[in-house]
Amino acid sequence: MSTEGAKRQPKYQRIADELRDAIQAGQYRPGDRLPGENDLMADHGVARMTARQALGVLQSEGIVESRKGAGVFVRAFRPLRRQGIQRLARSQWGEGRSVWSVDTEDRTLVVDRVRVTEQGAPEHVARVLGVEEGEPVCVRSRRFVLDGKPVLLATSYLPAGLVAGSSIAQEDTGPGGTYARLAELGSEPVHFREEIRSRMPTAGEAEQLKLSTGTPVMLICRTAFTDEGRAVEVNEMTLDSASYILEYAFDA
Amino acid sequence: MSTEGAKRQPKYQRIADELRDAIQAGQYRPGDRLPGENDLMADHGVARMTARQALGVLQSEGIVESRKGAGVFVRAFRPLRRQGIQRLARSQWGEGRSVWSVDTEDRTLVVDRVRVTEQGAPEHVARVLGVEEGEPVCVRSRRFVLDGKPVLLATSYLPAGLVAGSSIAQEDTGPGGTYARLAELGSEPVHFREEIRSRMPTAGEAEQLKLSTGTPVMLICRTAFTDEGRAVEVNEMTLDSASYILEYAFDA
DNA sequence: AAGTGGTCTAGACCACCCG
DNA sequence: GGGTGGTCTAGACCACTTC
Repeated sequence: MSTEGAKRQPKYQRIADELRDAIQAGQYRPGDRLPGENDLMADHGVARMTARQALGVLQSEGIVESRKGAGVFVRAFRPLRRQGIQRLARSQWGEGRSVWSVDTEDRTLVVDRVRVTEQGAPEHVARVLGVEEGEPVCVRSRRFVLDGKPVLLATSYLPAGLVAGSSIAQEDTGPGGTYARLAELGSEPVHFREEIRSRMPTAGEAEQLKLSTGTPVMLICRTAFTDEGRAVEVNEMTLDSASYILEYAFDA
Repeated sequence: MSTEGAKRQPKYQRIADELRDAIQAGQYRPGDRLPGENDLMADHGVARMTARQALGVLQSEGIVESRKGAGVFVRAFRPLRRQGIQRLARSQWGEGRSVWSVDTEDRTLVVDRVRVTEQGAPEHVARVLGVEEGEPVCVRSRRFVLDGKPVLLATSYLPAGLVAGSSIAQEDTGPGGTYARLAELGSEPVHFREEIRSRMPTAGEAEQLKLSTGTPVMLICRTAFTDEGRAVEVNEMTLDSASYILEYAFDA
């Protein structure tokens, strides 16, 4: 056999560690190609599956990305910054600018695949909106794309009775967006709650967001309340975690 | 786009889908054992590695957890709720209760492995605190454990000159914690910014938080400012995403 | 056409957990 | 002790990308 000393760790881990260190040390920069499976087999005298496993480790850590037929490449991290509180200040959406245009920071975030339907409220949405399960709600789904890469899926739910006949039920909600329309309907949202969690994406999410393996999603569920404390919208968002930093600024 | 045959999918994906559906349908409940590698080989007539790959898919999705020598089990999700804004209201830390006790919600969150040192400010911290890189800062590291399971790592940085001689440089900061001491020093934090991102854990993070594969971490970086807008603390937190939901409530 | 990663087989030995 | 997952080998064919 080979030398005994270094057997404390699995081979694939040692190979992965070596590559990770090289990346951290700057020997490979974002976008660079790493040694492929064949290179690792030759360099380390190891079987195919073992080299593969080593690359799999880095891939599932999200620091590396494989492209079929091309190679394995170092990933970059260049996120957007999403201002959780300022974005919802009245001054932002009262002035005809889209809520979302605040996001962009000079890159262009475009909306894509808008779909507006009416359907029965799912259980968890019904509970938050304070309606019966299955009661009709207006469902607005959109996807947002940045420089050709989808970064955000958003689905909002509003009581169907509340928005009937308004442009909220249309694809284009007009200047100021949904919240300006709600205000005109006498249900101005003034209080918000955002709940955030993170997990690995489902297959469907990974496909819609074109996520590479090893990239989690962040989930934001925002509930909008009127001044009477009535919930008028639930907005469920799914964010590519490699594309976003969330920011909340507030006073003690 | 007719889906003829549907055999375009790899075997391991079909097996993974089948198991996932069964879990979603409630055939396997949290804590239950799934069919193992040998079962899948027999049931589907595939090789070891293929059955393994199928289970690997579910594992990296975080919905399943393998225990060496025992089997593969369905994971549960029972998170804590962390109130991002109310937790920092003066009423919370002015009254002698720890900032963190607000988290617990009747389960017990205990602090563990406190370490307080003085060292040179890392670059990104120095930039935020507005000091020179390498200037001495007080570094407070803690780990928080819930029911025996570590859920949160926190490291905060404060200018060494500011906190010298106060109990902030001790392991026990006394009633009201760091922020109450800062207030006594004339640097009461009144404004906060929290930045949130998510990614897969490093090997070290996975070990310290005892994370099972397929679990991302959430990173919160909080900066605390005085009323003059001077940054007095940077707190970097690493959260087990399977243990936390973050909540921010605010007004338009 | 050559090279790459993606899938798959059929064996093997090990460390670990449980009854 | 028997079963489980963890690691590893040595082959194979395929789809895809790049030149």
